Amino acid sequence: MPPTPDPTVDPTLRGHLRLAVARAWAAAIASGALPALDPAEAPDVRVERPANPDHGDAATNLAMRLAKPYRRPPLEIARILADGLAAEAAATPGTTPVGTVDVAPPGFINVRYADRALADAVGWILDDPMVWGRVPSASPRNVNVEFVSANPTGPLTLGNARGAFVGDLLCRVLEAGGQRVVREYYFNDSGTQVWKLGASVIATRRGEPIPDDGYHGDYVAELAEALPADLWAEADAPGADASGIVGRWASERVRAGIEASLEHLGVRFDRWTTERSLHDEGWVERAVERLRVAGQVYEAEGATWFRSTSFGDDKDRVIIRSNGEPTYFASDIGYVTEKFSRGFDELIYIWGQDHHGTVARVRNAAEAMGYDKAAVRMLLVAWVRFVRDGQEVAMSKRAGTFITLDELLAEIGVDAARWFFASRGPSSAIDFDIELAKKQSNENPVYYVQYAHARIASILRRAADVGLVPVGALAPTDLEGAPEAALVREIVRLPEVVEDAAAAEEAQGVTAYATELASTFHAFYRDAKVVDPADPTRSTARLALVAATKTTLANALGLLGISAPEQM
RNA sequence: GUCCCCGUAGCUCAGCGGACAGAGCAACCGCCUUCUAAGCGGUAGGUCGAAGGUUCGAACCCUUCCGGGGACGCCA
Repeated sequence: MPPTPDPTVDPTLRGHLRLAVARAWAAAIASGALPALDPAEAPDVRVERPANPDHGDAATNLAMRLAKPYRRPPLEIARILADGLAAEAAATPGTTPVGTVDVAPPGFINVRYADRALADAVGWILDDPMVWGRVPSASPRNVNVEFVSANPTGPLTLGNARGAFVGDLLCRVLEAGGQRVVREYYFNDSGTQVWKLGASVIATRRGEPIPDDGYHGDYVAELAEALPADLWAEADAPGADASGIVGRWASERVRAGIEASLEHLGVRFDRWTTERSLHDEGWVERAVERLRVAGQVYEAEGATWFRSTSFGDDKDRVIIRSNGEPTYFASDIGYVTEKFSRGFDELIYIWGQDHHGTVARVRNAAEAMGYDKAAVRMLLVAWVRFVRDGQEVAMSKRAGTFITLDELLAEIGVDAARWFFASRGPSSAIDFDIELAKKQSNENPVYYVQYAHARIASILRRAADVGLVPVGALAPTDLEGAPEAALVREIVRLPEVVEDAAAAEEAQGVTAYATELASTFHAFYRDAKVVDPADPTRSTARLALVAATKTTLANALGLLGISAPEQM
């Protein structure tokens, strides 16, 4: 007898159905209805949601995939498997989500979930709302996600900001999918650019023109203004590295500002790592040594090279320049060893599209150092083009022409901004018109979803006023009405959506789902009166369903870092 | 020249091997003595850049081409 489905093992009905299908298949083999199959030829069992609800709640294409190895018509195989599913559902109804089963050409097996299974799922939500939408992983990994990593030479721009949205979303989705995640920010606080920032601040302070290759934004003037007297005295002394001293001070101040901006967005990093520390702590040296031991390093033309060509690169790469200065690539490989030394199973980098050229070489170096290349992955984020009135606006931190993250958040708010980026794929190029975004922020679908949540909160308040309380558990018969049937099928999907999002490492599915759930709820609201003192039995059952919907909406929004207001 | 990403409804974008291609906005028509109209219902709108191929089945996979963006440093 199959075990009763356990939501702490797998909260998805889809997963339970997959097991049921596998059992039906095994049973068919055991009974001789179907022959055993060489495991190499055996397809995996897949369950998906039909686009057309008339086809049921879930479908499997297993019969079609078995047609070839079995050399039998898919419909025939489907019939056998469907009979098995139906037989189990009749014999032990509590162990399978299957309600009714149909077979449809060319060989789909369509399943409609049992009300009992749906009611149980609502029970899980009511019992433990906090974990609803979190999916345990069969193999939890320690994942390091490095993102943003903008050097602290100016405020975060919208260009950098996309990485912040994408990276944080990825982390949230991975966490919901059962992975352990560390958010990491990498930056350089002692390089040429920081020196130039210092020079720009000094020039402003002295009332001199800023060098052409310096930084020109308004924030430079603010820094010059805020420069502490004692630091300025130190820097202004004869023989002092004025730009270095002021630059380090300015960059730390800028970095703190970036941290505050990210905090405002709801992104908090677990760790900030400087490029300098990788050198100071010997990680770069050790990485180079590792490569040397592996025989992948050589000296030529006064420089030290990584034999990148042995890994398919079109040319070897310099690690230490002929002037003795390590390249940026040197820091990259040092960082890889440093990260792995902290016990991560996987390193994910969120990089701008423009870094794609460096992807292969860092991964190659990781492989050369003896790490699993597959555990080092870069997710490239497409550029955001900024347009105003249809014309592209060039953004330059040095020229001081940019829109900052703070400005965006001030204009359209965190929720609308998060939704905007969450609903778009990281690799899709975005044309962003700030004026349009401002105008459209009122029509942002996020409010549609939040409104559904607020509406439910209002219903629950109203119910409490008249003394109606949601029931603690639903009976299958509570779901027989058409509005209930539609709504429950939608709310029960959250863990599946999360599972898919975690697998795809993208959050768009969650925004699409939240919209659909909100839409289904709004229809429910139209068709089903919830608070009705004249019919307390039906009322309290509907209240439970609606409360479960509220939890589901809140958790979906929470996964996106978006608030779920009690009223609007 | 090599490599990467993108090309789906008027606009912004989902869908990325399944059963009639979706949403939001924009357009048009209707719905508030009723739990929040930031809502609901309906109409209209697409040869999924093009052509071949693989598959029982392709917007989705492969090839080529066209169009847009980006990368190819002893830059960071």
